[in-house]
Amino acid sequence: MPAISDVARLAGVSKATASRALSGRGHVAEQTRLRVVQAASEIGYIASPDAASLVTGRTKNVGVVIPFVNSWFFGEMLEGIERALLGAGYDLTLYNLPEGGPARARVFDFFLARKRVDAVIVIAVDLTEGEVRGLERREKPIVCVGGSGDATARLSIDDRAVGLLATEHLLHLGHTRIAHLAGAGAGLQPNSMAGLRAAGFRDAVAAADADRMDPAARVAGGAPRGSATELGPIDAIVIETEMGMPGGFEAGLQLLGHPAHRPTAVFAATDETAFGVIRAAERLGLSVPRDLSVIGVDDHEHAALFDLTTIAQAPAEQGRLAVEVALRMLGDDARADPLPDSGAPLATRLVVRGSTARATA
Amino acid sequence: MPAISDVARLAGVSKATASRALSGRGHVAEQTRLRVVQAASEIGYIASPDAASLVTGRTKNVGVVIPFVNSWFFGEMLEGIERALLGAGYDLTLYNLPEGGPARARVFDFFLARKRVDAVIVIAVDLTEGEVRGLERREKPIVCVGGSGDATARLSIDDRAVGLLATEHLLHLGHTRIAHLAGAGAGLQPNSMAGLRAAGFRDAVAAADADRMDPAARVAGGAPRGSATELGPIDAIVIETEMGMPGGFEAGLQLLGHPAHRPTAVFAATDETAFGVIRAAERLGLSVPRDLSVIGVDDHEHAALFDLTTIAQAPAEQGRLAVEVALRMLGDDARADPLPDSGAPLATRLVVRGSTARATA
DNA sequence: TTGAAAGCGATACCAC
DNA sequence: GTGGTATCGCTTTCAA
Repeated sequence: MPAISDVARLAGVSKATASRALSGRGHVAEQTRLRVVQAASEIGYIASPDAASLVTGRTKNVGVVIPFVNSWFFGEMLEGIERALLGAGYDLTLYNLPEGGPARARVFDFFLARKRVDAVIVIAVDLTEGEVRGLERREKPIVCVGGSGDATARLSIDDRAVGLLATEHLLHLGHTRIAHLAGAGAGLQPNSMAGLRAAGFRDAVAAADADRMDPAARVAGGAPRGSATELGPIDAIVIETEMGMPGGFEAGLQLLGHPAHRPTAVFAATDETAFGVIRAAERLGLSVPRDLSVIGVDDHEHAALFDLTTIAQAPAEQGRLAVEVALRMLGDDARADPLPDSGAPLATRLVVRGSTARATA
Repeated sequence: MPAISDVARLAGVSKATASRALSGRGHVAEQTRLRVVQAASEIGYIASPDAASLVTGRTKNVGVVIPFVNSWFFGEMLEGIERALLGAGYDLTLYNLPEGGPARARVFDFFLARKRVDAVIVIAVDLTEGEVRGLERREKPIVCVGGSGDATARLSIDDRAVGLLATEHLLHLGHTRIAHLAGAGAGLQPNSMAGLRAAGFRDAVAAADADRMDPAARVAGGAPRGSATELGPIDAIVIETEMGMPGGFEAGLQLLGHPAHRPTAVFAATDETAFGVIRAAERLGLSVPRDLSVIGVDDHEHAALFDLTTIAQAPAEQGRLAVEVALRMLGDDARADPLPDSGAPLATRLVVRGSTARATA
């Protein structure tokens, strides 16, 4: 395996010059540069990243911590990250974090603590204070995407706004008996994705209730409301379930099983949940959107197939953005792009398809 | 950031001894070993993998080349690989290969050619001869999972047998009008996954045809058959489509749209394709399995939800196995396990659920 | 069993 | 511009 000294010898220059010529750092006469490059390709020289890292302290490698890979959303985001990293000449080292067991500690205390990655991108994982400190002590920039907790840089959509928007869409269509299929844990963790989307749902319902009241009373003190799942004039209910298709299916069967209390519209916390609901509705002989309107979140690759109205987010693009921020924190960014509005939530947009329709009188 | 010299000084030994004590290589008095370990943890010492790699030539890092991440199957396999690698103290560097453009060459000629990975696991990618040679020249073991082409080690299910088994299941249930939703390219690439499963389908149909003939004629020359899509007594048809849910849906609508030629059973090349078919059937008012039996391949996480009969394979387990083989090729395997039957196909099994039933007379 | 010293393969500082 | 040289942090002979 050829080393830089071989290149240097062949080109008739010193190692130092060869290094400069190949790395582009420092000035080298164009003529010698050509000779060196020529010599390098002649013997198939490729610099050893280890040796370079050792002296520069940079590895050109970014660690990515992610809870799952086997779902469309995370997979898509991972692809976005990978593409961006590869394009910038960086490697991506994957840490697929299992459920917080001893393996998690090992990842943070050993794998990420070593000098093998320049920065860490953390997807949908709530870092403990200790984990953050550990990385900061080693001066590794952290970019979080989704999740909560206070870390350095965080990219996130506004989940509360998403819940609000989705619910408003249903309300605007005239639905007054609506349900929200929230993610498991929405109640216990108000700041989780599930909790925030559910909060947005409740906000929208409360606002609608207020609109239905005497404007005077509205000014006086907002909408009176009952329990968290009974919000006055609008018949709203929140059901927690796993946010996958099976979760949506089961919750859907349960929710739609009794004709008496059946809602006319459902806001599912994710598209996959929505797919499950749609299947449940079909199974029960209900027609979407005639008997039931359904809206989800994500704009999953199969959303079009289910003709699902949804709040779109672009995971791959979010991944790309995370890389951009990370590289910028490393001061490695050659591009002159302005900073993305730091702290501003990531873009989402309502995509109206055929699964939502006006409430029938 | 503490270096090994700091540990050595604190423990009152030389760098050499400290290294031996911490790495476990070479003999060190138990007492001094304890002192060193103690000193190391005291100052939070973690060895620099770069420095170690530089001298040992080993990186404790494996590269994984994979075409997609955003699908359940590949994601699951990636998780299996990651878990196994992490457990063995290895890092996983991900190369999400895009569609064979210039990026592909860059991955093989630059990223993988450097001394950054000890071995490469290649998922469902057909390596060119040049790519294989390039890695071999650098003495990097290659383990392929799925895909075709001749590489060093290859783990793969027997796709032809899978096609055979799935089709036989339908035939045994008495179906005589059956269709195969093959993956795109099945016809053009007979050795691809799609091509092999389709071949298995044809084999099963041919065998069934033979059984329906006079035994004498059968000995004489096998089943006479028409075109590739018209296989005699058994009414069999092969349709190529994208192997996802949308592909299955579209093909399903087309296939099941005309009541006259409607098959009573479908063998879908993958579970996702099968999901699409099931939805198409439901959309057309057909009941599964009463009007249509459907069988898929994979045992996708949603297969149970669709009550889908399928040929199960275990991608995560396959990933784990790939790692085992790779580490063994690196001579790094501490376990005394016997070699897995080298070259033997990976396990698959028929999982019968409710989507397949006897053909109605 | 332990220590001294020679690299591994690059970069970067400092003269020239 | 270019060439020596120290250096990054570790492992590994070779002696003691």
